[in-house]
Amino acid sequence: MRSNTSRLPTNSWQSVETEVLNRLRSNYWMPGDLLPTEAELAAEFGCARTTVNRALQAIADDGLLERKRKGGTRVVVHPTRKATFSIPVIRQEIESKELSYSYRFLSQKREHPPKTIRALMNPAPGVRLLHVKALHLANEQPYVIENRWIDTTIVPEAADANFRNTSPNQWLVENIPFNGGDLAFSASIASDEEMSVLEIKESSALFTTERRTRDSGNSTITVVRLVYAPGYRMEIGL
Amino acid sequence: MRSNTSRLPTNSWQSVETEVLNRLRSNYWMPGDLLPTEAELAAEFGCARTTVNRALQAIADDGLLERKRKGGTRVVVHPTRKATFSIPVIRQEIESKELSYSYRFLSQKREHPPKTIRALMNPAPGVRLLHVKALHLANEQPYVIENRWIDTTIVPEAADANFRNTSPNQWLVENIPFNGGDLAFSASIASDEEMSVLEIKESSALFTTERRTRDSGNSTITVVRLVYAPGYRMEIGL
DNA sequence: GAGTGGTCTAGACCACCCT
DNA sequence: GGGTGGTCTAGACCACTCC
Repeated sequence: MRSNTSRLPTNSWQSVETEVLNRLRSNYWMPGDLLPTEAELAAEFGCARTTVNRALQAIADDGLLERKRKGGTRVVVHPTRKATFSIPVIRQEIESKELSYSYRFLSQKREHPPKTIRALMNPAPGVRLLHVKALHLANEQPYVIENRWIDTTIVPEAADANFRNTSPNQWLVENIPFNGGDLAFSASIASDEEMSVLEIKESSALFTTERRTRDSGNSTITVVRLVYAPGYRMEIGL
Repeated sequence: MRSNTSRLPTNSWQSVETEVLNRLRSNYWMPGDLLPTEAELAAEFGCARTTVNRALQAIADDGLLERKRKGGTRVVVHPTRKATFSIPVIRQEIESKELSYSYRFLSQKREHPPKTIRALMNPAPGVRLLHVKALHLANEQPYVIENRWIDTTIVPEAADANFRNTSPNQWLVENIPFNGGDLAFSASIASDEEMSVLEIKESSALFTTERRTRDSGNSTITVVRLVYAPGYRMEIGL
């Protein structure tokens, strides 16, 4: 019995994938080139067409190949790298850094939204939205301010929620089914209120995210602005 | 001949996916629950197990299901939303906003890297790295500063490249095969040099990205810091 | 019109991992 | 040990799109 330290199952979809990737890396197929058909590749690799299909689809999902029904498979010219990262649930993010998590409720009101929020959420005219401010802390140090608007005509349950002990972030994750939305990152100078809440003395650059969450009917459920304490870095693996 | 406006192919991969998603949304299967086996679902939906497999894998890739070889398929408790976005090639990013792109070369030197860069790139001791600074403009307005270090022991071709007319960003995209790395976002106060290059008068908060690119052997090819003009927002669809 | 990828099927074997 | 997902196969039909 011989020990196979690095036996490659010649016909797994992953092996096809890596072989194709190698050929792309080595410019065996140049950007813009047309690859052989799935059938041809299957013959060459000695596997079923389905297997080749799976491999090529994976690579295409990564944005390196472009496939069309009759046009065949083509090497993308400017391979725009795609990064996929998970939107952190704040508590988990803090605890994953081995820091202790705590939460401080700041305020909760029903308000007529300012113009900027109306533009983002497009609520029914005249309605008041739930406006919650809270602070998340790591090791008792201010970590991020959560500034959230919720449309209670769309999520009536939220009207009865009490955010003194549970953060809106947590509550929504647990109570609202997944859905679409969008996300934006930016940098802003700390306002006076932010400086006070985050306990910083000098004017600082703060990393800021704005996230809008929609329900399945494309109505905006909630908009949240997260303003992080100075020095925060959002890190993403590729 | 009848016109089928909305015929659903009862046994398509996608139809299984949406049905499962519906059941998740409606809490038919609760978080933590175990789903029926693929075989059972296949029987229920009247399709092959392969089809169910494909659907469940897609959902699991989205982070809503967890699958284990013997443990079955389970509904994830805290579905961490995954966002995938493409890392912009600067020129394309600007032109996609219907702005005119232009490029201004700032400097190009071989330098001993400072400690911060050494920590990120871990180059061979004592070597000098290629250090390039450049500015990308949109409609003749400063848009982003590119501040890049390249290890020419790993990418010898870069040593001969001339970045007066071609940005390093562009050059690398076209000449270096894709690979891994990491990415970080942060906010920083504009330095004097940045204020001058970006033509801003008052101290501002600047959105900053740092990206490290590795080759297949896990050596760091290049580190780039992009400092965007005030007001920049990086937007991501979910 | 015809070639290519997209997908479904039925069956099979395997790898993993819980009990 | 045995059940579950992971994957491969061979064949088939379909849908899209280029020519």
